[in-house]
Amino acid sequence: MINTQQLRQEQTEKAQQIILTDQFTAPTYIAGADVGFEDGGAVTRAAIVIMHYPSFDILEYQIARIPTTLPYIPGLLSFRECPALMAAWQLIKQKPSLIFVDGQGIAHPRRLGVASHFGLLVDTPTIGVAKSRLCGIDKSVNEEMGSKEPLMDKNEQIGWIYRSKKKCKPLYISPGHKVSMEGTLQWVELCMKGYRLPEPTRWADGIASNRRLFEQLNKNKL
DNA sequence: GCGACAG
DNA sequence: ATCTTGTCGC
Repeated sequence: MINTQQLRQEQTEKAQQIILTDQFTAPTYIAGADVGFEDGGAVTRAAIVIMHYPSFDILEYQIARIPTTLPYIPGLLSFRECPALMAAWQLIKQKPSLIFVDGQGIAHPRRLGVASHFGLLVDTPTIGVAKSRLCGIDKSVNEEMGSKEPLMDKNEQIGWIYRSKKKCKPLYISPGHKVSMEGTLQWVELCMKGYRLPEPTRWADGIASNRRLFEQLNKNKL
């Protein structure tokens, strides 16, 4: 039996520890982290990719597989994915100075999305890059690439709605841990290379999805 | 009470 | 998230 009440309470308390200031200098190594599932959801697979900035050369990537412990419950995603992310993190040899996590940062009902939660666990700056909205007012964004609107919730900014590419659904980015609201937008912009997703997230996404396409692309890039 | 709801 | 080929649109 899952005590969701208790988990929500735990998030509320941990959220108090999230730092929203840039506690790092220009990163040399940036990581992308994402999670996928196998066996109909029975196995959770986490992938972390380490890239050099600004060349975006892939230095290392690790994949961890562990049994899935919780079902997907909106708002409690971090409890489902962090165990696998931690497993992948322990396999990584080159620790990054900034991590792009697939999912929300503080743009969360209790201000502790998976990006914030994971950043807190590994004590590393993180940015949440989500492909859809969890909470906050879904304002429409200008069609032009690079356009953005503050993502507001309860009268405060919790992130940005960012048009990373024309004719594509906008991204919902938010500070995870130790990154400011401005730094969040800045780093995402610096990591864009013409695709909807910033490089770290794009590669972590491809590897976590286990696409042979990416496995092939890896050969060319490594 | 009703609708919304990261991956 | 995942099951999955071709296909319509820019």
